[in-house]
Amino acid sequence: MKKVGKFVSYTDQVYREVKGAVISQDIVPGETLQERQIADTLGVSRTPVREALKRLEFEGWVETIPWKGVVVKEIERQDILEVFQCRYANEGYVAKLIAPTIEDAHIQDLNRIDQRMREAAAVVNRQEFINEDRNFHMYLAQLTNNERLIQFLDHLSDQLLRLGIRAVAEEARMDEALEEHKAIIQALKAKAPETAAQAVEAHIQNTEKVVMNLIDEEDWEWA
Amino acid sequence: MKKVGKFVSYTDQVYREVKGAVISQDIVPGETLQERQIADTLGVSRTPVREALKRLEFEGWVETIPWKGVVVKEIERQDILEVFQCRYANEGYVAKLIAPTIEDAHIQDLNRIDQRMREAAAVVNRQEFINEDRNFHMYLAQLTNNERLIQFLDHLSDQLLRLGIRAVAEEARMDEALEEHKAIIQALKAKAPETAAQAVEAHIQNTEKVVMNLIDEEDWEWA
DNA sequence: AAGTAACATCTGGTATACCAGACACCAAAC
DNA sequence: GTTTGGTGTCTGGTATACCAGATGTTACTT
Repeated sequence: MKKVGKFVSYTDQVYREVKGAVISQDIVPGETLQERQIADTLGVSRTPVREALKRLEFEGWVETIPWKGVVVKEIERQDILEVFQCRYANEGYVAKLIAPTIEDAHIQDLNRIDQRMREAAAVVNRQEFINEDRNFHMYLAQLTNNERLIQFLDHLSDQLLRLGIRAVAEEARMDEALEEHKAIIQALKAKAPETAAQAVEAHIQNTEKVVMNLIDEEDWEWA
Repeated sequence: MKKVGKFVSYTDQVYREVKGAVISQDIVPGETLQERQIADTLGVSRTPVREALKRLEFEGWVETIPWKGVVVKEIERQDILEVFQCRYANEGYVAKLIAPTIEDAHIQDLNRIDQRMREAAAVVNRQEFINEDRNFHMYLAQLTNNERLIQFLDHLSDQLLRLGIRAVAEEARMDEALEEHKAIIQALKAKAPETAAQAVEAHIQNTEKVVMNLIDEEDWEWA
């Protein structure tokens, strides 16, 4: 968002602060936020707080309930399903789109990300694994040069962050995911659009299964 | 956006006003808007204007250039390509998703929209034709019950509105589009996911071709 | 005449004051 | 004890004042 030089507006700071708190579950769904309260806590006026909250509302993180306050939206089973549906539709297409024109340098970049993920898996660093996984998927998206697509997928990924490291709770899943990524890279290297798309779709579907199982097993009290 | 009863905030009014002006080309790309100027014109203070502009910026309609003002974003060839790519990926998936569980009532609704489009085509009412075309596509999207998908496609459609009625400048295209819609409806009625998806994808690809040809033929001076 | 420095005046960013709607609570009436 | 009505105090919505950065112009210096 608009910055001149090193200038970062209070609005952006508040935005990141609150969004981070929502993602990391510091603010629990159902909890109500108030402009004045946040403004006092962060030591700024209501204006930047107000703008940050508006943006968060637009992005679907919070919901304004008139005369009550801003409440963090619950994350429900349906939300996860929606996100995975969207990812399925778009990331498969991404693979189809970029396969024909992918370059060696891109494959090398992907392998580098893959390598870092393997290292993270080796020491069971789930957070790092997840971060690099996101990099992997977003790297593919960026190769389309389609800003709208990139932004959409980025936003979808953001929402999954609230699931935390649950998606790779089992170490075995990390190895599976790595194999699936390998298949994707190979299909891309072979410049095979359909194969690549199928590999991506399978990968996402598998991830979805793991996540949904976890949700259904846990006492999923966020919903 | 948040309304209590019949209350509509100034922010919303300004938002619709400006967005409408952009879509209908009353405000031409490159033109700079200023908070104070709009506020004076519409007789409200800067605050609601500011919030409306922020939202428009977030949605990609305008761009803030520091110390200059807010300028309406140009619509370029690349933008159209991006929108059609996104529609291709998502609407095909929509068809695949809804085909298995579509009900007779839905088919009837689609036929009703189709009927209205035929009437519009008969009297060469391009505006009406386009409106109903949008209804057709959004109706399909809504059957997925995937709010994120629906919102994304809605936003994409919005952006195409700036093309105006160019997409159906030739009457022949209207008939083609109607045939393609018919194919979609039939595939859905047969509950054939793959066929339906292909029909939708073909339809979008054809529309894209027509639009792109028009853009390349015209002296496309917006870009 | 050319260059430069000061300033007037744009911009958006922020802080603050005030308003009306909504609601909770308590007191008074029955 | 129950109901009802008024009031205090929440909320977000809006208007306004002020600030700092950026810029373009003007006036003065050389």
